[in-house]
Amino acid sequence: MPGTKLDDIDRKILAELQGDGRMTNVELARRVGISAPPCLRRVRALEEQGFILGYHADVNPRELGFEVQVFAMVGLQSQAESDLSAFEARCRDWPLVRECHMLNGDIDFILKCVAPDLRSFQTFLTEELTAAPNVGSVKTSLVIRQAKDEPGVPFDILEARLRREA
Amino acid sequence: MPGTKLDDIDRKILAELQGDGRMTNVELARRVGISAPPCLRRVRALEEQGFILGYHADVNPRELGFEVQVFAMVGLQSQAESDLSAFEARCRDWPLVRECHMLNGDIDFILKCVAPDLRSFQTFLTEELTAAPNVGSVKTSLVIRQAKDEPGVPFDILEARLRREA
DNA sequence: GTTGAAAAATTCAAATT
DNA sequence: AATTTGAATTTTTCAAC
Repeated sequence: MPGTKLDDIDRKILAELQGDGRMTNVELARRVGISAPPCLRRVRALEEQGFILGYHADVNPRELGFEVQVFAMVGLQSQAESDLSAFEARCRDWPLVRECHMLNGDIDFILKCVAPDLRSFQTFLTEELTAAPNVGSVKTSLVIRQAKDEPGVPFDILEARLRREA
Repeated sequence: MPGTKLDDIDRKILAELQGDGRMTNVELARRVGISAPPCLRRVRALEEQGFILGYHADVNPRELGFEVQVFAMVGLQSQAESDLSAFEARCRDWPLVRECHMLNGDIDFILKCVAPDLRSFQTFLTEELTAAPNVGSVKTSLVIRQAKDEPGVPFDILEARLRREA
């Protein structure tokens, strides 16, 4: 089940749906060059096999009143697995934390956060994040502007690699 | 046009589509409690007004052969606007760089990168990123694991704020 | 925002290669 | 084994209300 290999059409489907996740199945079928029924079956299979994890509308945080985006670099006091897991569970419970990645190197975690304004982020920072058990150091950096925000993976790189192998 | 305010139904639509961007309009209408035609009109309006920026399938990088995710913290030598823009333009051209955020504080940029393996990332790091004009310092951290990866914004926070204001 | 109707898309079962 | 065809169901989308 996990080792199921994808063919050219499957990869094209993934690339198209990564680019426009709300495209109709007939339009998708047209673009990948097959008829609608097998195209739909492939999409369902890609979902079931875990190649497609979900579909999401990309909303505009600023327009919705989330003016502030922050990256927080967090160091823990204990890196025992149970303590790492406990911190991750806390992150999942904090709505302002949208992403939590465990890293190697100096910092243990990087958190991508959003907040309505600086004041509410500061409240979260001092009363929740810094105050949480086992949290050693927290360094935060405000996002000034976003130069690039592409979803997922670069399919052109994937295709180039496959051509090289062939 | 930009100051158009959203009502409860609009926010519910955004929350639902953030959660499942491929939901049919009929199902969406049912969930937000109106009939399909006005629901579709609202979705189109939300798209045109920039509240919805796009729809994307969330693909599984590992399954697709992108085993490595890296955060790169980049410092530039010159922070003149033309130099910042030039670096951002380079990031947009690098397929492995999926996100590029300009930050305040010690680091100038944080880059989220994906790569098929460590070797190809190292090649990118040494031959492209570090070698690029005006790049002063680059610190990279591998993602060990992802504890949370939620798209967009926390709509429950938004609703709580609106209730407080009312 | 609702209702009603036409056009289009989804989805399944069989036939085809 | 996978794709196409054809057909029934559902959804989309546009009117007019």
